[in-house]
Amino acid sequence: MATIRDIAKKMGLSVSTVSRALNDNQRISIDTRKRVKKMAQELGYQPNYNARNLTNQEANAVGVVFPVNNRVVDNIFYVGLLRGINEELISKNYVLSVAIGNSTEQVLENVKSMITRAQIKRFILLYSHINDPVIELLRKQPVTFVTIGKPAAGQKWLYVDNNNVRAGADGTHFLMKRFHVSNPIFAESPNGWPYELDRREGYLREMAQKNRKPVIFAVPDEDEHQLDQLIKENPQMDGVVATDDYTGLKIYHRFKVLHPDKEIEVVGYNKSLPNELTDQHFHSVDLHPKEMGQAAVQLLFENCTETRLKHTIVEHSI
Amino acid sequence: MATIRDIAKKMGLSVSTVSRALNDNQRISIDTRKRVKKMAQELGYQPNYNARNLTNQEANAVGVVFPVNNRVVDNIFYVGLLRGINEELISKNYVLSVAIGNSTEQVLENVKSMITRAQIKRFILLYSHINDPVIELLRKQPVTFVTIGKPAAGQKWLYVDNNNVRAGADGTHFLMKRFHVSNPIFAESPNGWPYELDRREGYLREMAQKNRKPVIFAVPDEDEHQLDQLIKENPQMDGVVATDDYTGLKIYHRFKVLHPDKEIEVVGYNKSLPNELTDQHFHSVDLHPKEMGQAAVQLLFENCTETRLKHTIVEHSI
DNA sequence: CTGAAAGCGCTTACAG
DNA sequence: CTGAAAGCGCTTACAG
Repeated sequence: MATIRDIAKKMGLSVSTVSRALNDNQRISIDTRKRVKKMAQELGYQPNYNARNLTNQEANAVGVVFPVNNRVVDNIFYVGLLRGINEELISKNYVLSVAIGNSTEQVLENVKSMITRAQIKRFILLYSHINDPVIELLRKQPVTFVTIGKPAAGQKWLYVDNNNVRAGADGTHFLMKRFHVSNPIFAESPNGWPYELDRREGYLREMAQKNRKPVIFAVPDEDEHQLDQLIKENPQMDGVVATDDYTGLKIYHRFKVLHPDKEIEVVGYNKSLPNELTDQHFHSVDLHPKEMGQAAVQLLFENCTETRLKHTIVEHSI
Repeated sequence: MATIRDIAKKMGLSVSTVSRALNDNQRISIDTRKRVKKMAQELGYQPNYNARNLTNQEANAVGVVFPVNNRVVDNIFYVGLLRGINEELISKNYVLSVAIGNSTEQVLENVKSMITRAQIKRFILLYSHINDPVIELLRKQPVTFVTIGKPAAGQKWLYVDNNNVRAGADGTHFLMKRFHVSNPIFAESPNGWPYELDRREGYLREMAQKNRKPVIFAVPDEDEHQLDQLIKENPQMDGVVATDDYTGLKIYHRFKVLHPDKEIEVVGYNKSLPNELTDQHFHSVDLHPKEMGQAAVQLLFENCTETRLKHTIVEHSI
């Protein structure tokens, strides 16, 4: 592999000049810069990241942290985020390092090692939980981090999120406007995730504005019977806004079994189902994970002042 | 951060001795090794990976390459693999670097940069396609790589895979033995993926052995009508072996709509569906992605002779 | 069993 | 506008 020393020798320049030229240092004449770069190209020069990182006392890597426990459904979202993150990192000549484990301790050790041994100074967390030990750690260290999902009330750090209230309202509006649904119900998990609360709020607002009576289904994980009961108790329902695609699909199927000849329109979130499992009555709000990943990287590299912590809201679409 | 120089000073030893002691070099007395390690602990010494990598001319990182295009269903599998890979890497003090992109060129550039700039010498590919440019590249470079999935006939390299023929047979056997299914059909996608062919072969063998007439469904992506037709033409079917969970679930639902009061047992592969979408008649063969990831790392670090390329078969379970 | 020294390939303060 | 030199924190061949 050619090094800057090789370029220097070949051109009768010093190593320092070559280094500066390649880094576009103003102090080197434009002409020299051009010539050096051309020669670098010719020799197939590739910078040695390890050497650079050693001198810089900082790795050209972003640590991407996965949550310890996640629902199967979320994995699709994570891979979308990875795509966006890496696309943005490539153009910055940065590398994507993953921290993933089966216990909090494991992930915590992983992240610590990234900070102290690998000298990584920038992190993206694919989640945003309250009282998360990784977040606690990162706040104390001289590093920058961005979470996917907003912090709990009272907490403050860089994050990327969707506008879930609006996503809830838009999903509801979509069913009413496009498919003339009159009585959409709102279905959520029993877990009360922050994004669910927001989407529910959006649904409630939209229903209030249209003078319709809202109905909330808390869909149990296992108990099919209870779900059937809910469906039977609400003969008026002709649409479903579900906090995620899985919940939506589940209701859709039970509804079809109970009312084989009634039509119903469903909208879920995340585009997490393959075509094989859906049809033209099933819709999904795209939260654009790739764009969220890209936004996270951009946020991570903006040198924001500590006083005004920023965030980015990524648009959704149906 | 404490360095080996700090340890050396503090103990009145040379830097070389400390370095050797920490690396458990035989030439250093056991006593000195112990004392050095203790001091390292006390000072909170953490090795600087960048320095080490620079001297070693090799990064302590494994490049994990995602396929460019993948089905939504596969993402779940990938995250499982990542979990296994990283678990194994942590114990080796190695780091997981991801290459993921939206075009072959992008991924190829990413991998090239990992080799030449980051000096990564070990790779795991989460796929095994024929004529893949990344694989072509890696074969020419002085690096080691392992693929998830066996290479096409005639090709040879390190890989981890399941025994899909047996997985096909086992799935079939499972339905017949445990649920007294008499006429399971086999459902596959129109794509003819290698693992599908293997699972089908396993199904066929099992059916032949039990003297039953096999039936193959090629399930179209979109055309629900055609699927209904297939179900109607086979009134004898009381079980489904599906090459993946999605295909299985799709048939399950259509069957339920067409025959609301008939029972049917389904087995798919990959455990890619959340509990919310399945019930006690739906089963799935676990291919143990985490174990596959671990096996891949182990293979990657075995210094196998070039003449006898190895592979690992990970057991499945139902 | 231990040490002095060179070197890995960069960046950058200092000097001119 | 350019260069000589120091230094980042390790490992290892060479010497004793």
